[in-house]
Amino acid sequence: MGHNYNLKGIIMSDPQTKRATLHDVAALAGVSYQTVSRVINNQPYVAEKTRAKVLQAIRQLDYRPNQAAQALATGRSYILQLLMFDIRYSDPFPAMLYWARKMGYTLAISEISPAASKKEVGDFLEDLATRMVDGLIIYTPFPPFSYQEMQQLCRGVPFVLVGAEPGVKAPSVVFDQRHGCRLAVQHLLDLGHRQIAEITGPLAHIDARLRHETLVAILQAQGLTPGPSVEGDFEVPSGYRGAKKLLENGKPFTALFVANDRMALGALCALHEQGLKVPEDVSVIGFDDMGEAAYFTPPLTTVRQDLNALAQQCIEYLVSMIKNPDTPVQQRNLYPELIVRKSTAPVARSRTR
Amino acid sequence: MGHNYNLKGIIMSDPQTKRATLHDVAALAGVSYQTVSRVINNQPYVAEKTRAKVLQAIRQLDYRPNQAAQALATGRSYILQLLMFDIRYSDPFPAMLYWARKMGYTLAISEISPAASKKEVGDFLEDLATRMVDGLIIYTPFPPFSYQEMQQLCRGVPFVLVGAEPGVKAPSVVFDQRHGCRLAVQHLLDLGHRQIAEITGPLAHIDARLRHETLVAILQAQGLTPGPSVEGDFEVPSGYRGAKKLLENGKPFTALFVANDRMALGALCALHEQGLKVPEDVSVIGFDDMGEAAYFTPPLTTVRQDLNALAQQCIEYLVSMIKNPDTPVQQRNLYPELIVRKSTAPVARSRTR
DNA sequence: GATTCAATTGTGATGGGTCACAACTTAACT
DNA sequence: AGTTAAGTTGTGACCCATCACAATTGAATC
Repeated sequence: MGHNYNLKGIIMSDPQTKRATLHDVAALAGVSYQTVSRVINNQPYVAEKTRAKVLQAIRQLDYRPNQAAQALATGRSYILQLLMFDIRYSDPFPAMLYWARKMGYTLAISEISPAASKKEVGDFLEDLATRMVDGLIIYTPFPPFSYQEMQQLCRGVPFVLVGAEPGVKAPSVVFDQRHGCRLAVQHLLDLGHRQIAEITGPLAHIDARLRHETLVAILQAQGLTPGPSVEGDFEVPSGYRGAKKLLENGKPFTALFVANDRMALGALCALHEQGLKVPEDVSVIGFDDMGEAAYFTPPLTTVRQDLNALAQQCIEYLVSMIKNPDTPVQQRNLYPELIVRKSTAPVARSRTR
Repeated sequence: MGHNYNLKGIIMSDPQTKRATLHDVAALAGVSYQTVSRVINNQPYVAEKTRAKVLQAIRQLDYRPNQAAQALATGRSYILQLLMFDIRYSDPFPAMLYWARKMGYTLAISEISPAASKKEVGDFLEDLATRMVDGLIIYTPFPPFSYQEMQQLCRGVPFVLVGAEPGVKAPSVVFDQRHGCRLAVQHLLDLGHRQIAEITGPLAHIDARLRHETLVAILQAQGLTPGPSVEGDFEVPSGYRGAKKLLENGKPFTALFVANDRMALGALCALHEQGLKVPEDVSVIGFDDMGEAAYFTPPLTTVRQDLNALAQQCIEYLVSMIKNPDTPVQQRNLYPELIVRKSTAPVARSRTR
């Protein structure tokens, strides 16, 4: 026959056989390639009879449009890029993936060192542009650049910031840290705690800083002196070390506010080691509500951030920007929620450490 | 001037300005586009002087090759796809990402339901082929297909299986589950435990099944009767429920073998709730050595699987298959390692539960 | 029956590169 | 000086789609 497209539908396993193209389909269906293009893109102005013929040919040849070619021709790739400045905070991966796929996009993920220079980040974003990435989700709790600069570096590729400064004039989705923090502190105050120690996250991290500042502000507004405080890095071991340091320090506290659940785990471990009981001797409260938190010893009282909602908001916002460049720039807020478990209890009157 | 490429190096912020192309660079450097192509691909046969001129022009125009166009022309995309049949086992993400990038590839991640029909998976893989994905990492502990079928579905796109059946004749990287399991059981036996209960993973999961079978086999070889056993699903709550069930069951045991750390956390929680002390009353051993395990209450004795090594092996193997199709098909084994912490102790002679 | 308009289909150019091959230099060798 | 080979550069076709526009068809309107 000269052509071999008719074999493909049958000899599927032959790795030599090249994929069918638009032209192969057109030839088989006896129409022009443009008509085939219309069919696969669901465009109007194709007669029902023709459409059927083409679909039949497509099925017969097991044809699938080449997405690289489509990307080249249209400038759209249907790829979203998730850019993280620190892979350790990888919690939202699965949810992002889910929502990206749901909206018809593939998610590519990459990390860049938080210490990267402005130029390095610029180069990186440049590379993305050449991949024809449709949109970016930038998870940047350590804001290296202003919105202006970001805008410039992204070269017109729509992006959404996650965990950005509250009030920033950029497309972003954030959890209201102050709100979450207020819930936590109020909970401790309600239980009668007046001496509240703290293990903060890395203070260069926006969320960590906000949590810390809010805690201090609330306590001061109540006329209380903030308890001893140490800085952690959001990882488990730093929570362990932090708690130990606080205990050695000697300053008394009846409650411990830990800036995330991971560190809270480390803190619980240190507390147990020192023979202290939670919550009898010390109340501990975390932040995030990671899946494991409900099974800590004791189950952790914490502030939940709904990562699924975060991912959904991000992807939906991003996709709407992709589809309509006039989508208004805004910051979308999500509100954390207090989850009371067993690691907090009323302050013991008999003894205050 | 008629052309506008010379503006780009200067007015970087103009989003209207289109990217420079090969031809723009060629025009500016006064050479043919082919020569520019040679330069960006580091091919030989370009005079030093010419190369310098071209590089200068590239810099001036801030030119970057369009990767979609490259993919179309070469059939290579420099994208690797990580395909998971269950996103919950998302632990190796970060390491995979790291190694993919290190080898010059972007990593795209997608999930497909473990319940997906053969046809659905086929369609999915078909789509990947149209994306010109260079290689696949298929994380498929529930093997839906034979190697033959996989091969066929992937249509010549190289792939590496993770967590496949041991001994399978397919490119794969696996942890030697039997070895890891032996370490764990031997450890318990050495401590004097003879009544070993078990919380398994989902038995449809290859690794879970292997761990279970190995445990049973070793105990029987020792002339011991395997203790009570319940099936979990690798998630924390199922460990909690599992441990409760074992306790209610009434059959005595001095040690508890849990098929992964997450479930072990749940089990610890249940044990504490019942007033049992670990390791005094019951020894608990996990599997995986997730980052948090060292800070459980008590710190968990477990079998470490080095996810970083896994990712490295996968990506390196995959890339070598991409670069050389004659790379021999093999199964690469990684060996888990026993990490002794505080959740296991010699069996208490005074009382056996 | 001539005109108009919408529906349908096809053509040529374009997106931004790569590949195979041809052509031209230049230096080295007989 | 004539031949050879290597180094260097350029040309045309191709990868596989889309887009803008032109051409054709058919039915409806006047």
